[in-house]
Amino acid sequence: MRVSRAQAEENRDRVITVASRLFRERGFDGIGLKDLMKGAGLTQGGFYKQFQSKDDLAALASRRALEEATRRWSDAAADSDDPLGAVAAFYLSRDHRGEKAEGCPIVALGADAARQSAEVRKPFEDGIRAHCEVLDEMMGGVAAKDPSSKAMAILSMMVGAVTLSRLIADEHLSEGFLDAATEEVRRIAARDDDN
Amino acid sequence: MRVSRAQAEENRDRVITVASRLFRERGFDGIGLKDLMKGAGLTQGGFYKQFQSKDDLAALASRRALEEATRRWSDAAADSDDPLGAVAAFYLSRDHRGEKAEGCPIVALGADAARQSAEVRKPFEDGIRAHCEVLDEMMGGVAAKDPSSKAMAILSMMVGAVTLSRLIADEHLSEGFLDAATEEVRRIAARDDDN
DNA sequence: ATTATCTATAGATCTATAGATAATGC
DNA sequence: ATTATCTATAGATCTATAGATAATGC
Repeated sequence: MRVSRAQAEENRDRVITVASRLFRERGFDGIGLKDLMKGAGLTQGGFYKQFQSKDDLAALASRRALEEATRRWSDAAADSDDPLGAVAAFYLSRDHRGEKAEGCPIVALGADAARQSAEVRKPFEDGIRAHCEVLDEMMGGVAAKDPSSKAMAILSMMVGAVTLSRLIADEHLSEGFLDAATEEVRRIAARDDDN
Repeated sequence: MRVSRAQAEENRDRVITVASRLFRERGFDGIGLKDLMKGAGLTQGGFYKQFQSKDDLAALASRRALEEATRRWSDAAADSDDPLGAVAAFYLSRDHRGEKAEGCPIVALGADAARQSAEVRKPFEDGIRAHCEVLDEMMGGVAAKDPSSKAMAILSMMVGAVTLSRLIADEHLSEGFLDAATEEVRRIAARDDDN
């Protein structure tokens, strides 16, 4: 029954990764420890040897999801002549709208996370800052302590548009929100002013 | 124990109102039938004589919350020379950020609602359309079947900004999102073009 | 007689803990 | 000897139902 330390570490890591997907899919309250552990091929009993509490796992899984999401933005930007266009294209796509489990955790868990402990909210705050930094680098700003007003507006619109598009069954309207945001994001970024 | 029909109807109505507040505050999965009924001064046992299921109540409470939210927008717009400015001012305020239970249900329950049944999502879809209609009337558009691209972008940004501001503990950054959205909403509405 | 609400409960699930088991690591 | 994971369980909670109670409405 016992496994090697390396294997144990790998198991713990897999639980966090699985949790980051399952929480996004079903919400923090929508999945129990039994199913989270089962998703990683383990049983419920071992949980508390690896994690302090469900809240502890929620914080670790949130951090992982947000770091991965930030990396996706950086990667999309790095491979393109039009970095912001590339990020907007995948973020505001029908694929991303349909992909809760591996999509943006801010959209999948935003309302939920606002009700969680400070330990769970912190990774979201850090992730939001990191997303803004990627946006500001794209827009060629100088490194600043706080995100630019443009970056905050763009992130707000993108998060809002995907949130709304996921609530709407009418395909035409749902896509309308994604398209409207794509267009406005482009305009905001292109605008030549000082904020 | 039995009450008059008028009283029974009033009780049912109060359960829906209380639920619309408590679901926004704690999420659909964050509060049970016992506490929902207790919030209306009743006990759990009577629940199924008034509602088909918890999902049924969630749909009714969502509809009520979204209708009330739409009415708040209309009212704010009606009393002002600058209707959009008035709506943005209260929606993107610190008060609204702090007021989950009586604030916008799209922000409070957006991520949760996307996981619920079609019966619960429908009131959200209808409410989103209604919010856009209010925006389009403000911006002096002609009545159209679908919302304008501008209205969809503005609603997306407003919903996104409050969602993000609620996740952020740093007061300066949190307010930055509200202020950035206020400014961009004004710009989008003022822009003189054909969409 | 009907019925709105109550108390009580079934059966499932949830988080967390206790102690057994069997493999690792010294 | 230590320990990662297992089975088993405690105690709380969840949704939903059954049947009792007491007031309304005919």
